[in-house]
Amino acid sequence: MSARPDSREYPRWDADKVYRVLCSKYPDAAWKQRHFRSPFQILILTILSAQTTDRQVDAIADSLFSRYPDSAALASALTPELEGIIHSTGFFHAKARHIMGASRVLHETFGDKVPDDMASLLTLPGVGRKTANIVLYHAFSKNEGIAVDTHVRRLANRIGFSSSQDQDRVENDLMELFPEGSWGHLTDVFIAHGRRCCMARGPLCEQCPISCYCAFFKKR
DNA sequence: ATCCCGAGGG
DNA sequence: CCCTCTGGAT
Repeated sequence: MSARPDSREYPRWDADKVYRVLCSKYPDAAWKQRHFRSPFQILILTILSAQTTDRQVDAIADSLFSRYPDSAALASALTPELEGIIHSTGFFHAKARHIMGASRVLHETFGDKVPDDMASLLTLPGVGRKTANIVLYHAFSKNEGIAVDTHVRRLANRIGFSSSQDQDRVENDLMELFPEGSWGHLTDVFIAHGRRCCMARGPLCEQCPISCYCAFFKKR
């Protein structure tokens, strides 16, 4: 079955303790967008956030949603105009296709309502497991999985929770290690740590509260 | 130069 | 597993 070593014989790290330590370090880790965005807006902004900073996406959010307030409007958008609005977030050709396609499916198949289950979300163009997990948790408070972005993957790789580069495998490795009800919040906490401490370059290992468990730290 | 709260395709 | 797609921030 699992190639994961038995934690009683190989106590390399204590997953539960790592999670608790990070929770106390980042009590405000929740992604702010969920506090005032609708499911539709969370979906679109999450698609747009691929390989971009959230600041760059926030910067164009108001002009995007005042021009296209719902999925019906976005489904019939003119590509050049839409691309002009989202241009600064990068990958704008693909992103315009994705959010228009997703809006069209929402309009024609889901009655202009964002579905709240994984299988339906994955039928939307531009929505993979990462985006679906973000929407499920932040728009519907559902813990169906862990959203694996570059921060979560890097953190999981470094500490030794997963050795895979594949998002789905990293997610499965993490889901085996952490209790089901924690997955949504765990995503936010891991991302917070990846951004503020366990950065790609120049990680702040000296002030990292879980470096004692970290395979990457021991090797440097 | 290198990375960013990725998806789709090979 | 790999690659490509893009602009902006650092």
